[in-house]
Amino acid sequence: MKMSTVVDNNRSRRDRTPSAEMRLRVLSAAGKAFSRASYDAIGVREIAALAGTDPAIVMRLFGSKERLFTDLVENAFGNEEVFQGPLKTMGKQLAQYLMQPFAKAQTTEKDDFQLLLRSAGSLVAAPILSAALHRTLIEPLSRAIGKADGATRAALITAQVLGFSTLRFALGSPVIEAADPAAVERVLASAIQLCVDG
Amino acid sequence: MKMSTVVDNNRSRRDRTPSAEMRLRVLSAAGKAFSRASYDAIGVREIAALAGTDPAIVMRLFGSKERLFTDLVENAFGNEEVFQGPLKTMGKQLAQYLMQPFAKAQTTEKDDFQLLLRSAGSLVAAPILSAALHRTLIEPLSRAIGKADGATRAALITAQVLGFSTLRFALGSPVIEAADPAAVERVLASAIQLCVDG
DNA sequence: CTCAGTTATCAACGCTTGTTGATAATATGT
DNA sequence: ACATATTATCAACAAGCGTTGATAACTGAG
Repeated sequence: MKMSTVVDNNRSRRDRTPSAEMRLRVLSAAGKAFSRASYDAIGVREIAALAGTDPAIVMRLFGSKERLFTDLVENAFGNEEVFQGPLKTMGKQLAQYLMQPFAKAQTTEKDDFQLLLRSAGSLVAAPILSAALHRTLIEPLSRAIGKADGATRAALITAQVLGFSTLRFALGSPVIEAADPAAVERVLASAIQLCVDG
Repeated sequence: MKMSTVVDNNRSRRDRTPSAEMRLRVLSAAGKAFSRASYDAIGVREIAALAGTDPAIVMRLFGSKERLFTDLVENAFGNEEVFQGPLKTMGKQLAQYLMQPFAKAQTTEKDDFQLLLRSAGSLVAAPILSAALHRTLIEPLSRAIGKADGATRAALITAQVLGFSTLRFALGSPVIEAADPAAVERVLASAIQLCVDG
């Protein structure tokens, strides 16, 4: 099937991986890149270089930069395990997640929330992100909460996570970094929990 | 001093306003533009056209796009009157501000929070925004709260406003728009108020 | 071995970006 | 009225963008 035969011929010595594996490599590279800068600031060349391939390959695989971004985001926010836990402790769990060590959050391969906040201001990326966010996160969370105003609560919880992530990871707030982590976590947890059942 | 003498000569019939007035025109245009799209997506030509002038004028006046953005943001967040009121009703006041009619919020000349969230994901704009935000909003608010953890609380309040603005105005959340405004305002107000004195 | 069918490479396209220097137009001082 | 300083206009730069087509390299079947 894909027998990686590394033949050292006269000029082309790259590891020519077949399209299926390359697709994953490009998606991974794009996820990493878009988690660190906005849709408008990341170029196709940059993604291709990060995946160790050619810009044209990216175009062949996804058709356009916008469709690559769409494919990347399509199933992004569904599998964040912090939203799957019991509702009673969701505030605490999210607060812990948001106050994880700064360095760890910055070196992650791909962080869905950082991806979201980095491109939320882009006119091209915003509608794509909004659709995916509502379909894979807000609506399921809304059903989990169940109440009549479950959708509103789900949206407000998302807004809290989004706002805090932006302030901490995009704006690099010195106030957050200087503060007592336990104190931040406590206020944050109760503010979020209030949106779940307040 | 500036006697706007509109002379209709053979080719140049523009109203040549002196530099001081033009500076304000460009700053206003930039404020409007950056409130609707990210730093990376707005060009100097676009700002110049909105101000009814030449891109070169913008460069002469501010030196670079980055310095124009810095000058624009420098004293941005200080005069938001929603943060000046009494602490007891701050949650309610901010919730009302955030739930103002969608159309009104979108046609505003310059909205400081929209400007903030639109470019928070940009690598160039983020440090500039962060410095201005902390100096003109978070620190004064922290002093107003006064407690030992006032800075943390001020940051968390800002994060709430930022997150909700992003979800509503940048991502255009259909959930927020479909919800009962009074219900959203109520939960939002109490969640913010909890950060003030929780 | 040869032929077809994939897949990767490379150069280039047209366009936009931030920025600059030369030039034209105006206002000011004598 | 003339010289001078200040201001606006325009064309162009180099660099970067998303995107594409021609071409080379490799794989498998006959």
